[in-house]
Amino acid sequence: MFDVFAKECPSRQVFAHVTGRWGALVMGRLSTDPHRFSEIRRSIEGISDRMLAQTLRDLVDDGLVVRIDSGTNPPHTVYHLTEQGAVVAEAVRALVETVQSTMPTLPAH
Amino acid sequence: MFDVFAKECPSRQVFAHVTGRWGALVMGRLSTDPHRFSEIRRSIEGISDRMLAQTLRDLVDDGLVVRIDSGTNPPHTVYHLTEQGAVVAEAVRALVETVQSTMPTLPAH
DNA sequence: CGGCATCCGAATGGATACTG
DNA sequence: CAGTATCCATTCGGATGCCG
Repeated sequence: MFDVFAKECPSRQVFAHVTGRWGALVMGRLSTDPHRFSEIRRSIEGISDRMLAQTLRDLVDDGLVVRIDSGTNPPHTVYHLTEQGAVVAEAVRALVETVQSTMPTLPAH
Repeated sequence: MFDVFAKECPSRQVFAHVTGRWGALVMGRLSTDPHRFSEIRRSIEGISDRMLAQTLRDLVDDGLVVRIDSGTNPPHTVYHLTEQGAVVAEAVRALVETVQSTMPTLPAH
């Protein structure tokens, strides 16, 4: 079956996108609600246009996120999770909360 | 409180290590059992000595992993999770399984 | 507003050789 | 065995400018 520890397994790429530097944060953000490009950009401190666009494209290609472009001018594009994306995002959100709640007991940085 | 979406929050660094390209796989591997350096290296296809050493050092510094060096020759070093690391690793393991079980319903790559 | 194209420095990361 | 050191290629990713 699928094994993220295997180099050529397709799940490895999806896992890499989901756990990537920005992927996890984007999934975590979308886990609660659909959001516009600029909303996501503002809510994730430090991400650039370029990286957000690239990250979203990867997730759309993976089938975890849907891009809805109204086609109007000015543009109005909304991103939301697919059914499968919602399941994955829920696991990401759990990880986010676990890390955050574990922080107080970790040695200071 | 701690917020992984905030740029300067310490939790952001820990989250980055845990969700990094190799960090997530290392945590996932250690989630079941303690392992030696070479065992981890073999079990994660594609990782190099250099990246494994660096990844483990980050996780040790974060307080999620403990390094036990027997000091003998030949060396015998075992890595295992701290109490907090076990909690985080469990969330990582859940994410790994979620991604793997979701794969069959995703568009092919 | 939501991108894409280009440039370019910084960081990532593999290969190899070496050590206790 | 468990790393470290060095070198080098690839990728990351910010800045800027442009477009509909």
